[in-house]
Amino acid sequence: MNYEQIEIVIRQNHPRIWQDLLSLHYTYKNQITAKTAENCACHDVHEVAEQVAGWVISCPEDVRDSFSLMSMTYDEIKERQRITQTKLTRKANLLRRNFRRYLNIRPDQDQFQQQFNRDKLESEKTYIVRYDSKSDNTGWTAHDAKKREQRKRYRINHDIAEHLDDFCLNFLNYSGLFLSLTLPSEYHGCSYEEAKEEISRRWTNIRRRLKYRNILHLGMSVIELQKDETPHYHIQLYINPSEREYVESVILHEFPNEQGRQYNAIQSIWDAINCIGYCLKDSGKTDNYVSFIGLTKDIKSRYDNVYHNRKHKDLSDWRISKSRRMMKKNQSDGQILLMIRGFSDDKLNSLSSRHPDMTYIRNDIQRLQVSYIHALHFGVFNNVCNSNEQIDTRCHAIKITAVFSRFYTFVTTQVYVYQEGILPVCYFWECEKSRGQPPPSKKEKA
DNA sequence: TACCGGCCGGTGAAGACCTG
DNA sequence: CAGGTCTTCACCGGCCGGTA
Repeated sequence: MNYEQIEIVIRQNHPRIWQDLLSLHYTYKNQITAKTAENCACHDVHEVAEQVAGWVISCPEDVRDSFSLMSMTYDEIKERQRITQTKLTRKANLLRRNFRRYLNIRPDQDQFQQQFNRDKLESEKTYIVRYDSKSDNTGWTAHDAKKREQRKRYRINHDIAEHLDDFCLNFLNYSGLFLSLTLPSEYHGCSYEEAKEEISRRWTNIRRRLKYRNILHLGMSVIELQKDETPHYHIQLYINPSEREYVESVILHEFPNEQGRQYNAIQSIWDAINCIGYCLKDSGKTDNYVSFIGLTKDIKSRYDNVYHNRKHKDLSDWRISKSRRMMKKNQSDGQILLMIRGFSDDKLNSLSSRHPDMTYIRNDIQRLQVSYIHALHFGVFNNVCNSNEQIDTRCHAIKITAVFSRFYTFVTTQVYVYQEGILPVCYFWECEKSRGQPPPSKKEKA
């Protein structure tokens, strides 16, 4: 059944609604009709018309008022934007999303939206920012630029997530949880904003309660849309194993609907790389938000700036160049996060400064790692293993080798990359890179 | 008093659009 | 092969009031 069949009835019985519906695109009108006929399982024209009218009345005001905006094609909307100097694309997309949610149709069934997206893509692909030198029709397009930006963002997220994983497992000895949090089914028919607000409120409450108890938790959270465009969370959370029970109880308290499928909702992380990849697979789409838990708010730009050797607020040039060299090795290394002061918890950040706060440091291995950071950063081993001896000495002093012989062989090769003057006596090491000015290049003159 | 949680303002991130 | 501007969104921390 399609709209034309019932239009006459609606026009006669509900002229007001008929007028409202005038501006709605015909594919939508047909979809409303088809959906309604299917739901009430009848083929009587009058009956269906009444149902459709009822549905329109039950629609929230803002959706009903925006039928015309929803129904504009991409070209029309561009024209409108040009005239009114406002940005409407996103607004229209959001309206259509809510409309789909009320009507309970999937985005891939929404032909109008699909066409809109295709038009937009086409427009981006044909806008050439810079032409090829050889040909007139090809070049660097707006679409290429957008893709590139997305790849860059993906890379940053992925790198930070790997470093964070390394830090939590190997430095803090925390264990990883993988959470998938969904809303109960009654939220699948409300507006997108409502669902979003609800799920984010619950998650905020969880974090606040953990914070209130001073439970350090780090990780990455990703908001994704389900098939029916209800948001849900994928979260990698790293916590102290001894607090796991409490954390789980808090989570289940906020998301009681996950009680039944508890073993799906909360899993241990075995393969972090896979897990990160899974979380980030859709990160290019709109309304996918990736954020890091327990890291500074500006961690993304911080990381990017350091990676490209640019200044960033409180980071000294020294720190930046050191961290950058660590990043260039392309392996997950949680100490990078310490070096760029990337944690929102100052106690962790202070580990890379001269007077570290040892709150989270429990064993000698961790103290050793802090020493190692100091060796990289200041060229000094602080003897944090045995504070009675109070030896802060430059690395190249020979007595260090004696005092720290327990682990010295372990770090020597690493230290040498940045530090001169280590005596090779008795210890195995090799020179990976020599410091020095590169020879002047000749081609500069030409 | 211990513990929550709603509200709000500031701020960084992301989206949208434009331009040779 | 970018880069600028403007707008909107999400999030965090702090304030504060409610409740056992």
